[in-house]
Amino acid sequence: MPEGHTLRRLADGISGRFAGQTVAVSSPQGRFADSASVLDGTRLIDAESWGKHLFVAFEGERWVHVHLGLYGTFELADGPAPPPVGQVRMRLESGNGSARASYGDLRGATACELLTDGQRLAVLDRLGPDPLREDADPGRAWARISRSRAPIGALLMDQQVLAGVGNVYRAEVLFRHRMHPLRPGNTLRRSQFEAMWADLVTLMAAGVRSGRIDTVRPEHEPEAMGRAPRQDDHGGEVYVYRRTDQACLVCGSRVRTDVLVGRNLFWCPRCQPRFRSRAASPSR
DNA sequence: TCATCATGGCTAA
DNA sequence: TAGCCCTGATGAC
Repeated sequence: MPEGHTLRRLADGISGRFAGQTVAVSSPQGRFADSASVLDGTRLIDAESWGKHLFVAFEGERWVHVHLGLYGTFELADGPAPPPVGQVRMRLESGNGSARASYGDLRGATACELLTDGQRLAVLDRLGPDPLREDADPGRAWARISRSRAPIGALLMDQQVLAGVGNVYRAEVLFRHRMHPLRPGNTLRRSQFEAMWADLVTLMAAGVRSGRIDTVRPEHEPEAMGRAPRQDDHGGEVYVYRRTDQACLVCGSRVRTDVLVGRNLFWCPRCQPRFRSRAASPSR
């Protein structure tokens, strides 16, 4: 269930279990079999994430590039690997069945492919800055946003503009900054973008630590408001994401939803008022 | 038990 | 814009 924080956790989990070790690589499902046989028995160097992309480095300048897509999973666990269940595209195993063994099973991924250094760089070339990376340059994202008439709600999801933000962080960061999702990128002030970027850095880093997406401020947490905690598949406390028709935690208005470039969008009509440019007619 | 939907994104058309 | 990847949670029967 992947936004950028999920991929960072995976990269850290893979590095922690396998970095520096000789690993068994297989493809019980078969679709990665040829590449797996090339990597099998070689040394895994480490793993890193950039946005929603995961790169696992092996000796010999080989990279496994993984993109989980909408419903891919990469399950990491300690102990000897059990018989594979379901369609396991790629399995990593270390420790050869010993007490210190670990394994990882990849299922349902959009991408699982073996890349050279150059091919990896070509993937990175298409990605904007990732708020979770210390080497990120938010100025690159601002250059795109400030020149675009596309809605900020679409730009935040565009991985070429900003890498790692998905539908949840998109909805939540717009709410926290009281910004309507359809506001054109080129009407934002730089200070507004910089505040949202800084917020994403903080929120996503918290997501890496906790493994879930929590975006509500302390005064809006369930205990503070005397309300039931959220119970669904990702479990985090949020303001608007998938809260259609429920009361806004801040103003009580009904949360609205719509579809923008094929994805569900959520916002509070009162907390995130429609942007009116100075050129707009006062009659509408 | 079955149908639907989802925190993505590529590709063909 | 639709299909696809082919998982897994959820809710309707």
